[in-house]
Amino acid sequence: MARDYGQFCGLAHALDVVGGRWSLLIVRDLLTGPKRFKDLEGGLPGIPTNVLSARLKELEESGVVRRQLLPRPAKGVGYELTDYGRELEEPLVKLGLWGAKSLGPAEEGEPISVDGLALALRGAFRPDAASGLTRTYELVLDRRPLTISVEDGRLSITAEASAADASLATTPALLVELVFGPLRVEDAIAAGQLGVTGSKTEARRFFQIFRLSPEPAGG
Amino acid sequence: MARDYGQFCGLAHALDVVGGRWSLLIVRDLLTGPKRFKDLEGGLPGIPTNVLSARLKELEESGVVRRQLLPRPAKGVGYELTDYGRELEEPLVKLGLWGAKSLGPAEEGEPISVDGLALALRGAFRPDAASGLTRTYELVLDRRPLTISVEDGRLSITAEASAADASLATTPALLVELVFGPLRVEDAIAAGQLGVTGSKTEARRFFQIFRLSPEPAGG
DNA sequence: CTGGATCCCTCACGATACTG
DNA sequence: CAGTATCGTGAGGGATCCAG
Repeated sequence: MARDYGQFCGLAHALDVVGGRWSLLIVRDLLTGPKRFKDLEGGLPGIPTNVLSARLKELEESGVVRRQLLPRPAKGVGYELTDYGRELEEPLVKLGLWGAKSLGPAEEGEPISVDGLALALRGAFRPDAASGLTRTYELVLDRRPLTISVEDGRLSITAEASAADASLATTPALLVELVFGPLRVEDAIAAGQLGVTGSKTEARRFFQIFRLSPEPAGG
Repeated sequence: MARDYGQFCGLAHALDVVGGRWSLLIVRDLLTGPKRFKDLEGGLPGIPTNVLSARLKELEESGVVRRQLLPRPAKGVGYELTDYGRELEEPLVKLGLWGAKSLGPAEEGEPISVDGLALALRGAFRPDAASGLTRTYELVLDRRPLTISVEDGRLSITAEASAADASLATTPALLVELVFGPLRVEDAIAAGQLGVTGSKTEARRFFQIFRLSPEPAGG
């Protein structure tokens, strides 16, 4: 998307920067922390490598993404958001919530993005239910760990393993049902679809903190 | 943008719906009320008519835009946002604020979108400065009127003339300076760049209500 | 094996002319 | 006024190839 809109407007300029195809999904995936080229490619089924490469270059030039050599023991190249890039979190959460309202059930074989779920969790986060609370949860989705830290109403989600107050293991599809659908924690545990390490009370609390609020009006 | 991202994610689906080129700018322009094909074309310099036509059709099919015959005396076709489309306001305001942070000064000859300014005003709105206040302002930018209603912390902006508590007439460029830049109301009035009908006190209050807040952290 | 670059093909988009 | 028709271009899709 080399061609820009050529009008003086914050939104138009935002779209000049991150309006290109795949750009915002790249940012979405980087919101959970630095990633390699290959990780990004894996999280964006269908993206051509040349497009991913071009997007990363554009985003780097516009100060959204920073390219860096990974420290030991990883070794290689990593991409991470700049502070400015991280400020896209709020717009993306809002836009994701908007899109989720007209998002039907997952189709057969349609991949469920783990980073998309991380974004959705940010949208489903209820600061009031978490106020005064400090907890770290580990959420393992298809072997991919997310560390979810809640600190008195503030939230951070990163794609890494960690020692946590409770660890929940399930599939993306099940998590969708638990957070956005009618499935109850007890039933999922009983059915062996949700593995809990740590107290079941903490597991229950997790799904109180992360639950889609009812709409203020319609939806 | 017929091809969709093919992954289960609210954000990805939002981009499937409104991620096509020009789509979000069309929505932006419709946030100030129904518009005709020609009005949209005028507010989006450079958009090909076939693309505008195609986008409107897509947006209509996905329930974002509604096409309707205009009532007398206008006669013709009009486009307006559905309730679902109007829910894009918050994401767009956030995204516009993000883009505005890296938006330099307007270039020579670069058109300043009036609907973009309306979006920016929503972003610059300070509910705390407007709490308990009920006012209607008319803002005339290059002969194009905006009606800005503040009702105890709630805001609505439409592209229409109205009887207001105060009427401000200036240019888009000057408004940018007044709301986002250092230009002071008195100086603009004194220089004859800002025409005020009604009390100057109300004019001053307007620019207290609409002013870009300092960043919470960095920026 | 990671981290891309290169190639070709297609189609979405841009520009313009034209019609109901 | 409100679009449709036509046509050229270049960004994006897909596969392969290359360097460290």
